[in-house]
Amino acid sequence: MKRGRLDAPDTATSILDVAERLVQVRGFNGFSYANVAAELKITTAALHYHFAGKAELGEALIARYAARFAAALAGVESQSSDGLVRLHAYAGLYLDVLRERRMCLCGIMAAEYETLPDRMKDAIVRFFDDNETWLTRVLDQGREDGALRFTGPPSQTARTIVSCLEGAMLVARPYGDITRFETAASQLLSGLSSPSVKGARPRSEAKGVRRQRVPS
Amino acid sequence: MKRGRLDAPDTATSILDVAERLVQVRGFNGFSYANVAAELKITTAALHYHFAGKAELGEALIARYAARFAAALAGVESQSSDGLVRLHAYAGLYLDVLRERRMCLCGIMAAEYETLPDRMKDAIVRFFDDNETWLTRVLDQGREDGALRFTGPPSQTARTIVSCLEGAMLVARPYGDITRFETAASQLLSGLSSPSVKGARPRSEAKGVRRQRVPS
DNA sequence: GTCTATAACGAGATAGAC
DNA sequence: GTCTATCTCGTTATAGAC
Repeated sequence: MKRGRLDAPDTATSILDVAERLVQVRGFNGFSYANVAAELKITTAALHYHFAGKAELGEALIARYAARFAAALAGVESQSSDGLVRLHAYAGLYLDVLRERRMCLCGIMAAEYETLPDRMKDAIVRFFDDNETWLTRVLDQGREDGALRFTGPPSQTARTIVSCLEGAMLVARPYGDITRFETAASQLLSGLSSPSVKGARPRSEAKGVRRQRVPS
Repeated sequence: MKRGRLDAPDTATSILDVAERLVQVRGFNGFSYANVAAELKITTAALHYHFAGKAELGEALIARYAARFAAALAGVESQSSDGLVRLHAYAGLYLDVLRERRMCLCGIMAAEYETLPDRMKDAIVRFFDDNETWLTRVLDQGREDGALRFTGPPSQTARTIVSCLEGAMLVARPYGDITRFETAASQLLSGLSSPSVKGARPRSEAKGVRRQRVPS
């Protein structure tokens, strides 16, 4: 996104890259313009040229993250029509983030929600809404297909999936142990697998889940 | 705790009360000594008398929160020997926190983990460890009793429960909607109920769960 | 676009009087 | 125990030169 020839990233993109990582690791209230500027070896004044204030930078971060996530969801959908495979691929998106020792950008901001500017608040809720909308569709179709089994409205299960995956990331990070996330995700999704509910694989990767990489 | 006659709270306790709420709503990096002092109408210098620095205050907050939680767990265990009832009561502890529009103290600090002093980091991991230890015992016994059904090691399911409940709180708060938490918790626990796995109640409160109140 | 310089503020902390 | 006064530092932000 926004590259000159030879793939040299422009300044605005570099700023977003650095700020994104800082937020995902330290939180929105845990980083400063000075941190970003130091890493890029520019001044904070230059930062203000590209992003008027921290609020604007935050909005841009969420917008880019949400767009990238949406693209990844489309990719997941295009790679398999099997509901369970899609759900595992969805969990894989979270896992890819966790592998870089990061929290979901919107998950960590959800923790700081009360301290955020209004426009960032709105954008975060929209992110979760979009995820749940996508999941709802996948769940609904998966149950129609007979690939998934669950009771109640798909939107409700969608919310549960988002909540559990965000929580699994949140708790896994202090332990520095991604297997914590993996087992929680497997256990969660195994409860949705179709044919056998009782014999559903509680651990192990299950199936041949082609994980989808979030485009950087 | 730590009261004079007539139940007048001493200063240290009042500080902890105010700081606790501020952290649970705004995060550890989202509040300041000035915020606490203003609310108590004392100066920050007085705060420093009781708690040398923000790190020490943070440690005290976690210690008190963890102790209170441990007491609540003992209470849950004493009120029912049924595994499923105990698990619902456990989820009820989280719900009580969420009702006050707060996040779990250690959950919100988990999000800010990388920015915290080492001793706070350790205390947070210990909190999760203690919760998982307790849950592991309840799960193990519940399965022995035939009250619970799940596959794999109880410790793994314990981790999943903690993760999902923390995540359900995290996501429910931006929506200001506790039913989001309730449905996620119900769905999670219904998958552990013993006799019918397929007909397990997906919504509704299920059973007569006497919720356990965390002593203030 | 990026810099220097600086303003304006808030946060965490300490000394010493009362 | 609590205060006033003060200090130092970091953070966000702006003006204006290059």
